[in-house]
Amino acid sequence: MESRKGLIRFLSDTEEKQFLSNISIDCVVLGFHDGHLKVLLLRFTETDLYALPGGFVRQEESLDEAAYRILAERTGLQNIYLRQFHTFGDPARRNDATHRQIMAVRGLALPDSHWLFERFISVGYYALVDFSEVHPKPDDFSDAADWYELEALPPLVFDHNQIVDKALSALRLSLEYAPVGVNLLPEVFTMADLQQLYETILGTRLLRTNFQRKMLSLNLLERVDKKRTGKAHKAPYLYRFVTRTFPDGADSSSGFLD
Amino acid sequence: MESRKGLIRFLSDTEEKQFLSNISIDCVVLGFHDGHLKVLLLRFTETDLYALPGGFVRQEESLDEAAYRILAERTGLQNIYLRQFHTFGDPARRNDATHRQIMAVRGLALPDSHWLFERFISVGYYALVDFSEVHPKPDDFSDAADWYELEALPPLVFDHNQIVDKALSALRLSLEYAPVGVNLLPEVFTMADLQQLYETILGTRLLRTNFQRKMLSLNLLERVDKKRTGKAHKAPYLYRFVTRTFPDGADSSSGFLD
DNA sequence: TCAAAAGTGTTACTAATACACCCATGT
DNA sequence: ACATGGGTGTATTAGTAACACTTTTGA
Repeated sequence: MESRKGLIRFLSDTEEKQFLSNISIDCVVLGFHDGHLKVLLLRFTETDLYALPGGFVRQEESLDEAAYRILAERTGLQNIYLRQFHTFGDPARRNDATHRQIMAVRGLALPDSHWLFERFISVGYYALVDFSEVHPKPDDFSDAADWYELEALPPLVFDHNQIVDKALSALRLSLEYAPVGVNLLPEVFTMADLQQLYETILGTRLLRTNFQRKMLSLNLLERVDKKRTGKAHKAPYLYRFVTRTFPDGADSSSGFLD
Repeated sequence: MESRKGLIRFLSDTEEKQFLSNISIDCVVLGFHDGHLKVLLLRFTETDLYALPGGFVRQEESLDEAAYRILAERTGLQNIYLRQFHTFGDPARRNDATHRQIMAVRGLALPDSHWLFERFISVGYYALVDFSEVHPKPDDFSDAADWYELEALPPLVFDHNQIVDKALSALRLSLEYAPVGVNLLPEVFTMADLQQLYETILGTRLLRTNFQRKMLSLNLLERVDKKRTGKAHKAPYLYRFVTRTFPDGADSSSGFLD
């Protein structure tokens, strides 16, 4: 979308309806860095309003396709593990003042009847990304796309803080039966990295020695090589997931349980 | 809704919009009887079209409220354990021919532009009910509301068979950390009843003796009294769940994990 | 008193936990 | 050589699985 012109076209409701009414998608993009889970937030241009990257569903695309497109359009991220986790439908979850503020900054005064002020149901997706590989870029609505620590998020617009909470719950649950590390860690990593990730997601401490055995017993990891860290101790092995699962385009119908 | 007149009002789109656009709700109502999981299906009047009880979301109600209202309106069921499990958004999930057939029977020829022929996202809820206590009644769209065995469902309209499959998956998962028996069994039941329920949901056989110990060790069950069955064997104890959990109105924000 | 189903006990095995010990490396 | 963190071994405990045994009931 090329800046202001694109913005206006996006918002027009005189031309043929391009989006489904009353439905939005919000993505909780999670990364892992420095022992912390991070969430990707957009800041709306010239405001102090932070939001999850979200958007609307085109007439011809599925929810999953929409989620991928929205994430790409709004952050530049592509080929990412995305999973639908919950749909948020509180009638009071949005407030118009926020939208007006966002638009006012761009010099756009929308009429009260504009579709943007209707009620929206939002389908929540969470995304897991390799923090080190990803370089989000803000779109025309935003002047910043940055990572924030999950434990210390700023207040977000609408019910986005709740959406993040729910996403984390879903992630914790999935940790029990899916190798989420594949998506949150670089191609190769140390056992300590993996353990730190698990501890962060679960919010508990784990015993180093037993964690190692447990992980290796799952036959998901393959030992690669020794790392020379230049640190004054034994260099750890590097590992890689053997099942390069969830490459992309994971249809939600092949969800958790199938 | 009182028969044809209500039907016409329901379908009118000239008066102020009563429902959110492009959004529907479908409920997979599960009961347990005779060692089988049953699904409640509606048959549309004078057709052989079977469907899950579903409907649309009013402007002012939340998704959860809508699900409860829809279930009550379409089947008479109230005060039921309902849980959102997935949102279905394939653009091809509906087909208009089905809708036209349903309407044609009632002598209603809707214009192509009617909102019923737009694309719909459907939020799936599953409900767990005590089969013995529940007496579903069909509404004005349907001439039958009956139970069908989960393993032998007739072909359903749209993607409703897939919705049922996904509901079952979600139920299986929840069995691991929630006492779903509370909702699917009568107030009191025998250990054999409970075991049969678990075996049916999980699709596996369990060892009677170990199942009993496991269940009792969870401290969820309270022994009530002996049943005099008149059978030629020891009468089983009756049990009751001590935590009468999930009475009703369970907000989805207090979902699985909170 | 016998068959059928409910309930308890016992043992073997497997997995989770906790911690002791050994290994490699750069200062 | 030793401090530091990585990796393995092992004892203890808890949990599962399998099956033998006892109890209650009506025919």
